[in-house]
Amino acid sequence: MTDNKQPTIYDVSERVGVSLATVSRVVNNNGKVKSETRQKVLKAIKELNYRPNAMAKGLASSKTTMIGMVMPDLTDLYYAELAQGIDAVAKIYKYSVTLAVSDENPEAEKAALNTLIDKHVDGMIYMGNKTSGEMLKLLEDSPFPVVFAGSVDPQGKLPSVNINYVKAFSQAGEMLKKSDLDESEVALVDNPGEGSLSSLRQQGFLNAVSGGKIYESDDDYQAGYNLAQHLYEDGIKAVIVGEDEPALGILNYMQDKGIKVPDQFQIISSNDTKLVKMARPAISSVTQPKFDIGAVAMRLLTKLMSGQEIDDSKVVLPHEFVMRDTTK
Amino acid sequence: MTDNKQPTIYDVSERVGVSLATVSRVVNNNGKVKSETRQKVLKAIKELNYRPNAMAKGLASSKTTMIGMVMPDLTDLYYAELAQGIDAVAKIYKYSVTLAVSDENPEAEKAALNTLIDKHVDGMIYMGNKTSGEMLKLLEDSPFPVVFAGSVDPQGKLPSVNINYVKAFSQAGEMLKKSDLDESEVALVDNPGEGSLSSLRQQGFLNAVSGGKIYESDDDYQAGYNLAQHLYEDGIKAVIVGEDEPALGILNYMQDKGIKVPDQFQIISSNDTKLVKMARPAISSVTQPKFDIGAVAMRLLTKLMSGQEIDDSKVVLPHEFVMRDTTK
DNA sequence: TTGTAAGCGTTATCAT
DNA sequence: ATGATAACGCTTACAA
Repeated sequence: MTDNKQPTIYDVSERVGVSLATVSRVVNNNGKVKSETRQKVLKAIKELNYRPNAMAKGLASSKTTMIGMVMPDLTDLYYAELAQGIDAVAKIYKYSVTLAVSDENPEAEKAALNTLIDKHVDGMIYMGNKTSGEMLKLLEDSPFPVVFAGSVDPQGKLPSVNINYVKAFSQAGEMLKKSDLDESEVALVDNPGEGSLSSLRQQGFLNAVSGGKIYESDDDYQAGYNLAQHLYEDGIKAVIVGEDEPALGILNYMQDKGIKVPDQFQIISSNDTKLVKMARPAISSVTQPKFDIGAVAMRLLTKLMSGQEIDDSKVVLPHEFVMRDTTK
Repeated sequence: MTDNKQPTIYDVSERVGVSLATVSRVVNNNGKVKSETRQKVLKAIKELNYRPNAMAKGLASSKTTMIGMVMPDLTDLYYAELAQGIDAVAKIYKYSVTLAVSDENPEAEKAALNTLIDKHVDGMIYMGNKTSGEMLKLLEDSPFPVVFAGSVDPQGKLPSVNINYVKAFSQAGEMLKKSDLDESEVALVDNPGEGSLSSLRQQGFLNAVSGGKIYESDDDYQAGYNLAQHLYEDGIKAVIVGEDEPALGILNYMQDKGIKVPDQFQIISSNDTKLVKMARPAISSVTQPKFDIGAVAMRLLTKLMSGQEIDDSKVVLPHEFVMRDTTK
């Protein structure tokens, strides 16, 4: 840690003998500057190791080249993979990203939004699927564009990037029905909450398995593990699970109890994170282009931030399935 | 997205009929203000919904209340858990965190540092264990304080928060020796690279198992899986692994090949992330207070940022062990 | 092509 | 206890 004061644009202009405006022009590559003076300025910049002060720039131009990224949980691999896509595209467009962990908690989300407003970020990517009505309203009224990534806006007003959850869960249901199970033996395990993601999943599931049961589970491993006993006792023979951690919990319960997977119990999960690939037996899953969801969302946001009009602001990316060893 | 211009401190002062200075005083709670006028100002602030512009504030005060967090990989649960601790303490002290994903890549790290310098963050937390000498130098010369979290500075100049890796790996070695293995049957699997974290681990391991072998493996699952075959062919019967993903890879290889764990092969991992708890058999591991490492690092940073002198800037937190089902 | 100067929204130093 | 006013470092009309 050293304390030499950074040189300013003024130092550069003085050294070269031109005005501030000229230096600004070459730094930002706009306006006409004679090639010769440009060279001189560039040289001075290098010599002084001048770097524009982002705050001053922001104040003057009201652009910060920062975006906010609200994320429910840093250790949720689904969101982490989305974030990788977001980060990659942000890098390309030179945006830096301010992280706001929300814990899916309405108060924390509001606080995060307020901070981002105060910091004058140019836009934000929102991830989360338990969005309160109040939050939704705040997001709509935000002073900068907001894009939902891997998260659905129940009112459909905000731009978003997702897969077709209804279709995915319907297909998953069909797959399970093939193995000669009674519909009452097939269940959907999903997280509770008002989030409409979960309602889309349910809708898709019931399209295919109208007589299927629906169980609620929190998003964590232990919740799945605990629920598994009830599942088994209720005579369920196959489940589609909305999140990978509870899917793993269910799998491990079955294994710990000596129940054979997939012979006696089948599982399809839906996020296809590292977790399900590393499980033994490896868990079958819907596959989502997670990196791309994040990347496309960020790309969309850059367009919005530059004031471009968007033709279709609800983008739906294709999903697939990988059947591994928890299905017959 | 709405576009009403935010009210400024000027609007507030005008409405109340006081000067800018007075408003600034009540907003920042410093300087003397008559209780009566303070109330009036507060009222106007509420009515106008005034919020200080962080950029202007930053420009004027040269404090941004932002910190940078450089992180090698968003999907590495070890760093994600450190980040949780960092984030939690940052929230308490009202810092917002700018995320910089480094991919353990020297160029990306340099770029990240430069961005953070341009943005004038007040400090930064650095995570990463393949830090180049050049980067180290840049970090030392940075205009703001830097704290290493779960990452060691080979030159020991920068503040850091860690566990005692030498001791931990030495103890792990002792534990494995107890089960009547020849030293040549015990190995350390660690990632390559100049990072000194890995050299501390090796040092600890060799303290306990002087005749032990050392294998190099990348940090990912597949690398561990691939290495496992060699391990087995070489007659290794027990390993200590530097990262959880390769540990899981090794475990799964053994399982896929019908090699009994822990009877024929024992594994101790070292980060104790979700991954190893969810594995079957659950993997024995060193346990690190990951959240606390992040939290303490951030707390240390706040002290540094406020100019406090630090008595001991190399903090070492206690580690333990959880012996689960991959050790006898 | 280049320069001048008025902001941008705060903080902070002096006065009063 | 409060007010003027000069920074902070840059962008951006408007002039020249």
